[in-house]
Amino acid sequence: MSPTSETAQGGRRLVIVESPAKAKTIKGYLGPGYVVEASVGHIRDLPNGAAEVPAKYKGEPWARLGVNVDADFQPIYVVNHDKKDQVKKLKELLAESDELFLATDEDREGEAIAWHLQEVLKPKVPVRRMVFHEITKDAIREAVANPRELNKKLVDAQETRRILDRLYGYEVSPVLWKKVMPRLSAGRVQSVATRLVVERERERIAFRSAEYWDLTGTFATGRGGDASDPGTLAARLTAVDGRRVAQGRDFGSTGVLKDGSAVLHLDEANARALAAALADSAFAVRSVESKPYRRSPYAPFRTTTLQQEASRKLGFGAKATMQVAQKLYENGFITYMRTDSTTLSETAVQAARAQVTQLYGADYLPEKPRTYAGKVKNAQEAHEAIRPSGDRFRTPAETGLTGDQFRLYELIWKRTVASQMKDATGNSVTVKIAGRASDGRDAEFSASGKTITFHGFMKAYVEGADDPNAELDDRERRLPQVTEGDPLTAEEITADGHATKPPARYTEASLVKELEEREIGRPSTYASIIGTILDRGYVFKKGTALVPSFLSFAVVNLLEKHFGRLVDYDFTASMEEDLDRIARGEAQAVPWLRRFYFGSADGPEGSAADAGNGDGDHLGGLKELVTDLGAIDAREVSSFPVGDGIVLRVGRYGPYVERGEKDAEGHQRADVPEDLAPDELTVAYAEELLAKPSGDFELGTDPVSGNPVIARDGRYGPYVTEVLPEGTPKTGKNAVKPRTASLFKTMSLDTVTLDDALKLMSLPRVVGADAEGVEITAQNGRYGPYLKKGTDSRSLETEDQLFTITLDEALAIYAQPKQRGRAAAKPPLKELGTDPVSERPVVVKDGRFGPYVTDGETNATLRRDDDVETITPERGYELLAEKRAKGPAKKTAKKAPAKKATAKKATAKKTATKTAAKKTAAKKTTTAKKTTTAKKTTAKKTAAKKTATASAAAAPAE
DNA sequence: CAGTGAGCGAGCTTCCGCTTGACTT
Repeated sequence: MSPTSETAQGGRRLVIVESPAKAKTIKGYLGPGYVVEASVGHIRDLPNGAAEVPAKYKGEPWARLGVNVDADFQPIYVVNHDKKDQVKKLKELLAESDELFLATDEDREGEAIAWHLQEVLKPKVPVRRMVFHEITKDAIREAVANPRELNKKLVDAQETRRILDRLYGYEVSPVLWKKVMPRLSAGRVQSVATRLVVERERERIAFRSAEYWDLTGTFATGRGGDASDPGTLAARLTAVDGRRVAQGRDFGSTGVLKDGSAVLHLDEANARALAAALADSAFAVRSVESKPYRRSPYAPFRTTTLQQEASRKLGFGAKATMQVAQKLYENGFITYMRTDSTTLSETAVQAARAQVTQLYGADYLPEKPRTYAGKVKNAQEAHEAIRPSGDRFRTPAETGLTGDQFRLYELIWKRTVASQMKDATGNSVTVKIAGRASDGRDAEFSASGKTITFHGFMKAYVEGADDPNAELDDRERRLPQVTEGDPLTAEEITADGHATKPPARYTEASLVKELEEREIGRPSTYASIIGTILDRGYVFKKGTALVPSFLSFAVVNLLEKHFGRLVDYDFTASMEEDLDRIARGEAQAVPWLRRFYFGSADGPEGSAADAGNGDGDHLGGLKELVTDLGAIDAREVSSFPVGDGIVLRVGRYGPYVERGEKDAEGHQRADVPEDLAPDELTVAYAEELLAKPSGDFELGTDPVSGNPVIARDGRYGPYVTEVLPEGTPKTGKNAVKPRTASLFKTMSLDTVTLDDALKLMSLPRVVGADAEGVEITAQNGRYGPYLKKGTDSRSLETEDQLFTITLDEALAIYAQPKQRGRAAAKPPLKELGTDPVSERPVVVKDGRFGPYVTDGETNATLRRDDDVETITPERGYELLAEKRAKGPAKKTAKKAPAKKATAKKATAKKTATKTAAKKTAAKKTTTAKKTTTAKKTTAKKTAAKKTATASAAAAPAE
């Protein structure tokens, strides 16, 4: 009975899949009576931030997490903003349907999407879960005919994974904001990825190169060379008097031989002496060893292997590869590109085999189809391998594709066809050559060759290599035909020096490969993981290499020391095991999460639920780790000794080197370029940096004083200053302070001129005196340009006025009553009527932190979604009500960690007592200051920092 | 990381996975 005939009697059925492209294909297989639509991925998720949290949960202590950690980790789900329209559409379609088929992918995430669909759509018609692993007419029809029930346990496993990731990310990231730098992030995947890159760099830093020498001999057989017999062979010295000559692999990372007694380490002098002693020696073939060579084709592509090969052969980054593949998928050229499976469907195998016969002949076709066992440990196998679509593969020429799409399709096509071809076979030969040196020593040389007698799959496809010096699989090396005892003459014997090399840095492709091997991340996220660690400034690219920043050293250092378990390389693998147990019903989600978050007094280790470091019996939960931060010494975590008393520190404004204590005699400090690779920071380089503080823009010499004038970026933004001659007293009663002045907002460090600087430094300008003879000056300050008369100061409107304002104008300003601050001087942006609670007029004002509503008593900043133009009075009252509700709750909730004395002096008495002197008090003042000066638009900073703020982004274009 | 002057409101950052357009350059 075909589905079509069923529907003739039934009614309309709605089938929901994940991808629109898939929906289109399936529609054709199911025919009329079936409506196929896509969910377009997940439709619901935990709220992203405060703005997305539903009103009724706002104010709850756990609202920022989106998970009620106090009530069995109950998650709050909201429909994703960009999925609202799609959900509406699905609801409408469901209203006209008699049956619902949830046909999302058959893996953990797919099952969860199906469940969320059911929760959101609330179907009143029968619901079926249907699954299929290949998109063919038969497979789809069979899936429709054999639906199953939703697997709630699998959904539980997904939800647990989601909650763990949220708790990890949203609890640990703020630790980094406090201890290292704002806006940083930590997460189960990105932090381990970053750690891998950092560890590799540490190995490179610790690496000590070893020098070793050997000999290369060119030996002639005496026969003439031709294509099949080269006549000469190049062989390397492998042993002297039976003792093997040391090669690179014999040395450890410290430059010392791993086993000094077993091998002979030749230095230059030894090697040259031996070469000389062999100059007139007679040589003969000592042995010839021939072994059959066999190589099997590579498995069809999955996401990671496609990314690796596209990188090696086409030079694509992971992201570019996925974008091109997406296009190919959408246009029906290839199967789904986010997969961890190397399995080909039966039709695909047949298509590949047909093409092998057609293009290469039956000789190249193995008797039986090849199958590839899943090499990926945690593969969910919801999809096929990546291959050309259809039951007959189009050759690249037939596709009509061009450019990158053509090249990627060709790669996929070749790999798929090759995967169904015969092994390549041939011979590998090792020839050993011996000679006696004039000093009596026996020298043995060795050469190896490879001949391929049957190319098999190599006709179609050979994999690339990461190392440009590595030989490709199909590379042949022919040796002359020799047999044991054949005499040879040495045409040339040269001594060659070599040095061992540090381990190579990761590339995008090799990092992704490493992550996959460690079961970290998923096919849909590999490319974006790289994007995340690049965006955060944890790594940067140097060519194709991923170089960790000093920032990432600080972050990884902190995580390793205080959250060791969370950045353990086995954490995810362990989590996956636990999740599998939950999916099988052998474990429960809530106790597992409880152990992860709240910890447990004892219990077996090894579960990902153990967030603590696992030292001793006590396993602290994540909450405990992020609550008491007193043990985390921010300074220590971001300090790295360079040597010679120099320390590298990662500060809020980037890395710098420092020698000595601040304010002490001989203290030195200098910025480190943001793109300096950590393994290039030597003591000598640090000295160089300290000798000449970087970041200075030399503008010229003040013609009056003769002092050099420089521009630099300071704590409060860009400024100009003069360099006083050596020996000028800086302290004491004869101290001379250099003239300094902040740049105007319209200026920037890379464009400011000497004239600008001199003009700026001429401030304050005496405008004149008032009737009583009190002097009025014009100057630039923290809050912008202003006039000063004794202790009475008035703001000016423009910076230009500093130079242009006349005495009369100044007196006119002073004639007016003093404004109570800038904010009060400004009229409200909007009036919103009377607040129903306080019964006071509500207005919108513009403040230091942007627009806010106030009733004169309570103030509330407008949220991201609010707009001054469109805000309604009701919204204004709501914001105020929220603020009132929230205010007191915060004041009593937390205990006072009493971090530093600065917390007291920095804030007004009112806040100091009322907000319980939170540890953020000290920080708050610095961030506030930073905000006012965040408008710095130096070329250096804007170029280096990816996280450009709105104000930084407003830098004048060049 | 310079060192000037007043008055005064914080809120947000962040995770991993599943999917595409909708945006601008």
